[in-house]
Amino acid sequence: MLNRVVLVGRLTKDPDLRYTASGIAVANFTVAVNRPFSNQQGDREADFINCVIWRKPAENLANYMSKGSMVGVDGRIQTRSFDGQDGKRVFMTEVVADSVQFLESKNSNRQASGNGGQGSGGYQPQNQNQQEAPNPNQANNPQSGSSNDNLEPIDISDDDLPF
Amino acid sequence: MLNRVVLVGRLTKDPDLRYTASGIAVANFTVAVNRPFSNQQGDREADFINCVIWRKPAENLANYMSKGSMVGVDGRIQTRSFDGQDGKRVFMTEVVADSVQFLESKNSNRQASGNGGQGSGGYQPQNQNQQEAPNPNQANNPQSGSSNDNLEPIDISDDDLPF
Amino acid sequence: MLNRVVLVGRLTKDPDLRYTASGIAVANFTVAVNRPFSNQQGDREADFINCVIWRKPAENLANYMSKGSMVGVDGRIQTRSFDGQDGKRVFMTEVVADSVQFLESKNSNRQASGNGGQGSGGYQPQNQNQQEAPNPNQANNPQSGSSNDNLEPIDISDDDLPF
Amino acid sequence: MLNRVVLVGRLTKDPDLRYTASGIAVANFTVAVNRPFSNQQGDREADFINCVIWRKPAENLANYMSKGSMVGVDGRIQTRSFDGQDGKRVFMTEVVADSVQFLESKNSNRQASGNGGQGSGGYQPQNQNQQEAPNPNQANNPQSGSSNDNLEPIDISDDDLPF
DNA sequence: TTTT
DNA sequence: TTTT
Repeated sequence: MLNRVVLVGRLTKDPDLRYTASGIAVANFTVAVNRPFSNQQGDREADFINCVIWRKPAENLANYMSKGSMVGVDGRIQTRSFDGQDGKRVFMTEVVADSVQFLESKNSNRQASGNGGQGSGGYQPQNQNQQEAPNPNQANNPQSGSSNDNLEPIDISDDDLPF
Repeated sequence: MLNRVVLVGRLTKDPDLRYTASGIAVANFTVAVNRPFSNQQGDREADFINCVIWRKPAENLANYMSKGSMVGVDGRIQTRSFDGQDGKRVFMTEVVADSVQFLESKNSNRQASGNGGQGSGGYQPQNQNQQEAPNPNQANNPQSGSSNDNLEPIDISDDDLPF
Repeated sequence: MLNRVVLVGRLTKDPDLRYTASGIAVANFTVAVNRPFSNQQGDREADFINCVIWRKPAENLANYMSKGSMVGVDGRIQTRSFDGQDGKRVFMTEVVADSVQFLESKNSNRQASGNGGQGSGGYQPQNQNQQEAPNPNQANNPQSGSSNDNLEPIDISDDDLPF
Repeated sequence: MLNRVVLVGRLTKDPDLRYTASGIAVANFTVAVNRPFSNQQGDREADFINCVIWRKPAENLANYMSKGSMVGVDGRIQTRSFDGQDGKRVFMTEVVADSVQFLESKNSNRQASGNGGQGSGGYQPQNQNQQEAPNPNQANNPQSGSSNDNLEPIDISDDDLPF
């Protein structure tokens, strides 16, 4: 038995971060992955894949990524069913992410403004903003994106960030 | 953009082979993949993942595999939506398989009957039964399983079998 | 950054289980994966992929699988280099397995002997032999294979088996 | 039998494009993938994974990506051996890529210079530079990178680009 | 109900 | 022989 999924695509909207009654963070998000071929009408379609991630990486996702962000997802397919509001059984399929990789912030290139001397080849770890530890009880931090505009990809696996 | 899925699990029922109006074969099947952990009640759950495969491999799947067969699937996640019979939009997620690998026939071990001298180490290609070319217009060949009882796995990628 | 590998193939020899100075189990093994196509001479080649697995799953692998066993591997590619015995730097690439799935014992079908009434459709968990807890200080248990002849696959992920 | 690899990482140097005697393009490249954890010394290591890609995508890779570019790779592991110059057999493992996805050009952000009105939300297909059809007999086009600075990722699967 |  |  083996169940492995890898995706690279863009968030269709900001991640939806919530907490269970017992205080565990869980974020739902949808990744749009453009198909590598065109349909008969000649245009490119996309698949919109529902994903969920738990605990620390869920908070990191909500704090650092937003609608349009390009992400890499490593996880597995999960199916479950529940009773819909109309009394009918609803079946759903989603990807449970083990880790999400930040490949490009929504606004990279857009906000870049002549920072000439910067690309001097030196490598600057981009974790200074990890100082301002995100409040786990606060859902989405709207201005967080602006503090790391894809200078370096961030891996938000569970053990990765120091908060 | 990247979208890759690999599954190993068992068919929950016989593959459902059909043909489009233009004569293209398409098979739908569901793979049950046991989760590698137990839930709070201490029992193992499974994910039931809908899959679809096209053309030659679809026919091969229907001819060689059946309910309970263990398969490997290599493909991608696809989402689509259509109008349900109750007028509501139905969203569905399925795996489009590029190839399906036959890992174990439903009845392996069950039908095996003391073929003692056989395991002599020699490797015998198990494709002799590909001679009896399956009829593509015939859906499921119930006794097909008995002609290849998992002595060697069969790969049913598109270019693989000579029919 | 993403690095994911999934393999299904056969062990080319018995797993090589060792222990580090600090007592951590590590098993090396090679998986032969037949290519899904033929070369110009018309014959099927295989890739021989070196793998390594650590801790409990390493012991499980050594205890339950042997030359010829079909396995599923989920892991990542790792490269490293060291000084060869001739003083030259040796570069090597191997797969570090997170989990290995037992898909078929070496001798399934071979040893099966008329257990006619068995295939009654019922699902019997095949973990009774996990009682006889393998001795971690003992490397390869040659007769272990005979106690589980692929009636059901065994997943040997870390948290999976109760020993 | 299943053999699937997915990588996201950076090119350690410009792709090395060559042509076989029969005129088939083949590019070799190495992808550095940072490990998602630190070693005992507390620093992050990387795996340097040798890859090869054939035909059109090989030319696209050489024309659009260079040292430092972030790429996504979908492929399989291949092993082969040959006689080294010292007469000893050399074994090598590499990833044969089916497709490579351009996730970030080497110089994105660096060269971005206040193009204020541009990020106006409109989607501009970034294939205008595909007009200047690359010469297949010319290896690396050093200034090609500057014509597509990661405004949009480019997929360089075989059937993807119109040249 | 979708991203770019 | 390595990227950022």
